[in-house]
Amino acid sequence: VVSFNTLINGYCKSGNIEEGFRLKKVMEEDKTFPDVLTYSALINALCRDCRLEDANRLLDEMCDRGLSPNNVTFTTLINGQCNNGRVDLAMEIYQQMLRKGVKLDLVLYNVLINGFCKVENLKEARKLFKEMQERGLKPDKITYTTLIDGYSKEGDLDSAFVIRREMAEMGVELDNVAYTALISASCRAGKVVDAEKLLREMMRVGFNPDAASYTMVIDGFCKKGDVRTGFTLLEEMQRNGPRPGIVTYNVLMNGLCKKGQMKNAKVLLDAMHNLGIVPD
RNA sequence: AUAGUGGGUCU
Repeated sequence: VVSFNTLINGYCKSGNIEEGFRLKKVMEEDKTFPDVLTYSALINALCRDCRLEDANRLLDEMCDRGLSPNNVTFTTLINGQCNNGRVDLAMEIYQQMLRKGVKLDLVLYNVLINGFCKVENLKEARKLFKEMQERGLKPDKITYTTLIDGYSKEGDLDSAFVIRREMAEMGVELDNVAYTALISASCRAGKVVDAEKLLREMMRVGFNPDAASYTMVIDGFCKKGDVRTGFTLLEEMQRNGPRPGIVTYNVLMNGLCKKGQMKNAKVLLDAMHNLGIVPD
C-alpha cells in the first residue's frame, strides 16, 4: 500500500490525476486495497482541480467500503470547499467532524481560518482563532500569516501589524512568507516606505527576498509616481539580489508610461532585449 | 516509509 500511495500521490502532485486513478484500479485488482491515505490523496487532487462533486463521490465510495475518513480527509475536503468559495459547506463538514468526534487539529483550524480570511470574514476567522486556543492548540506561523493576509486584504493594515506583534509575543518567528505578506500588506495600503523597510529588515535577519517581493515594492513606488526609486531597487537586484523577472520590468515600464515617459520606456524595452528578457 | 494548511508580484 505504501508503494502505491506514494506513487499515486506523486502522479497527483504532478498533475496526472488519471494515472493516479488507474493505479488505484491496479491496487484493487492486486487485492492491495486502497486505504484512507490513498483516498485522501486522490480527494485532495480532485479538490485542487475544482472537481468537488467527484471528491465527494470518492468520499462516499470510501465509506461504502468500510473506511472511515479521518481528520486529514475531512480537512482536505474543507480546504477544497474553501478554495471554491464555499465556506458555508466547509463549516458543514466541520460540524460533521464535531458530531463524529474526529480529532480537531492545527491544520484544520488553519484551513478554516484561511477560508474565512479569503472571503474577508475576519470576525469568524477570529472566532476560530480563539476557539482553537481554547482547545489547547497553539497557533503557528501559518495561522498568524493567514490572519495577517486576511486583515491586509480587508484593508485593515493596523490589525495586520497587531497580529505581527502578537506573534512576536507568543514567540513565533516571522519567516519569509510572513515577511512577504507584510510587505504586500503595506504596499496595498500605499505604505511603500514601510514596505521597503520590511524588505531591508527581512534581509538583515537573514532571509533572501525573491524577485516577487522586490517587485511588489518597486510597483509600490511606481504607483506613487516615484519611478526613480523603483529603478534604484532594480539596480540593487541586478547587483546583489534575485534576478529581476519579466514582471519586474513590466512594472517599471508601466510606471514610465503612466508618467508619459515614453522615450525611457522604449529604452527600457531595448535594455530588456539586451538582457535576454523576452517581453510578453 | 506514503495523504491535508499560509504570502508572491505588472497589464
